[in-house]
Amino acid sequence: MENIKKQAYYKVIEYISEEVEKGAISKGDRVPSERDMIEILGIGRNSIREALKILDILGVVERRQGDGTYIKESFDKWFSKPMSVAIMLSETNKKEIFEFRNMIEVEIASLAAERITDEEINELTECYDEMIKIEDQEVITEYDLKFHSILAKASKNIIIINSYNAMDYMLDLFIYDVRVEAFNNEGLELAARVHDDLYKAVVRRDTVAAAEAMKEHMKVVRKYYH
Amino acid sequence: MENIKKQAYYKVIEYISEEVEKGAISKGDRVPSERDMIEILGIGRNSIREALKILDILGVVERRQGDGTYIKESFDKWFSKPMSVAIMLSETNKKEIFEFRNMIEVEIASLAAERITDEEINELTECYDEMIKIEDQEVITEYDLKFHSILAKASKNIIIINSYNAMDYMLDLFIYDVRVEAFNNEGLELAARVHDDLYKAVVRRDTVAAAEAMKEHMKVVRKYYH
DNA sequence: AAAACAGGATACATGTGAGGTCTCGACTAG
DNA sequence: CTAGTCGAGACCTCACATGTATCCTGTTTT
Repeated sequence: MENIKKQAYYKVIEYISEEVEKGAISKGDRVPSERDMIEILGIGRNSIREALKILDILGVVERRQGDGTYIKESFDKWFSKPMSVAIMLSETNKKEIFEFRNMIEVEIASLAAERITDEEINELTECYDEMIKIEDQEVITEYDLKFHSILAKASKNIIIINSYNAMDYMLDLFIYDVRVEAFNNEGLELAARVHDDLYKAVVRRDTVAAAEAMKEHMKVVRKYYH
Repeated sequence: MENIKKQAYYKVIEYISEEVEKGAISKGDRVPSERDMIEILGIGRNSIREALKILDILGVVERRQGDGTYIKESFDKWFSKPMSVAIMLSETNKKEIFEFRNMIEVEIASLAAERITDEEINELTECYDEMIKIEDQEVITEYDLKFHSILAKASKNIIIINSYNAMDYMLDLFIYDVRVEAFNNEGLELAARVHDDLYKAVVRRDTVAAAEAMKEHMKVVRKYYH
């Protein structure tokens, strides 16, 4: 911990977090350009770029070539890119990802049932009602994703939300087709079958039933993570 | 996902992961110097440095000025630093961390009971036997940590191990004194009380009982995450 | 005389800075 | 609506600073 404070790039991280804390920069705002920061911080552009790259990877800022560097609006995708790098460098397999997903989703179901707001219930209901009517495989996959995403948000635990998003990102990177494959094999009514009990349990705020329903859901999709 | 593959630094990550996969570079080995990689990969040194900096932050490599860049021995602390940055930038509280810990630990108990090797059982037994004899609060905290760490390893799921380590890192950074406080209030026999059933269940490879025992354990320590 | 040690020169690694070209995107003048 | 301009990040090259390991050499020790 001591050593990193001496490094040049750390000045940039310090500078940005201070400005955010002071309120001088808010979410969505643009930070000074790399060339401006040379003047402000008195360090070379390489070091600035290294720091910004790290903040980019961590999901703190977003860099757009030809435009600028912006503070991210949402702080719920911290682990996604680090995790993708991690996955690349290890021998992680689908089974491990499924175990992780199973753990996260069951906890999310329970927490969501406890903490979901009326607004979120409406959102969930709308999503569910649409989903079970859809006949297009592409679209139903999106709604499936959205359904789970709403639940994740409803858990109100930022660490768990981050973990969920990271897991989702992994799926997208390496085995994004699990959902497609599942709908292919079992038909589109699969969506209703696996989400019905879950939806009802969450809406009536029954944490135990929600967790159980999610476990059942995971059992059904388990075979597609082989 | 598309965007990151285009970026120059990605080539370095790809290169290193390939070399590791081929066995050309192993854990503890030195990777080619930055200047050598210029030749090998045909990209500028800045981009190489950005990539290495990221791998450094993620805990994949270790860089030593004047010496070189080495692959880290252990690949199980990917999320620790990213997570610590995340925690600092958000309003994460102890309750959220506890919920996360609870989720991870229960899953670990179950998986560990299923997959623990004879060697790991010996390690766990040694740790447990020592722990319940210790009368020094400092030392017992270490053994407590070690006990949980062995279980985490025994889960054999690299994503979950990483999550566990990240959680542990958070505790160490921000609320490391939960264990100290618990032993202070409840005495050192707390260690035996909360780990006894857990230990026995894991040793006889009873996944359900192990998970239940861990839930009980978490109930006991819950009050120290307030 | 041979072995062991100390110290310095050196080669090479990362750390940092300066400045350039290229490409992309937003903005604006027409 | 469109073309041109401007400023941003992406990337590269070169130069120098700084830290570390290693080897060479001279000296000391056995």
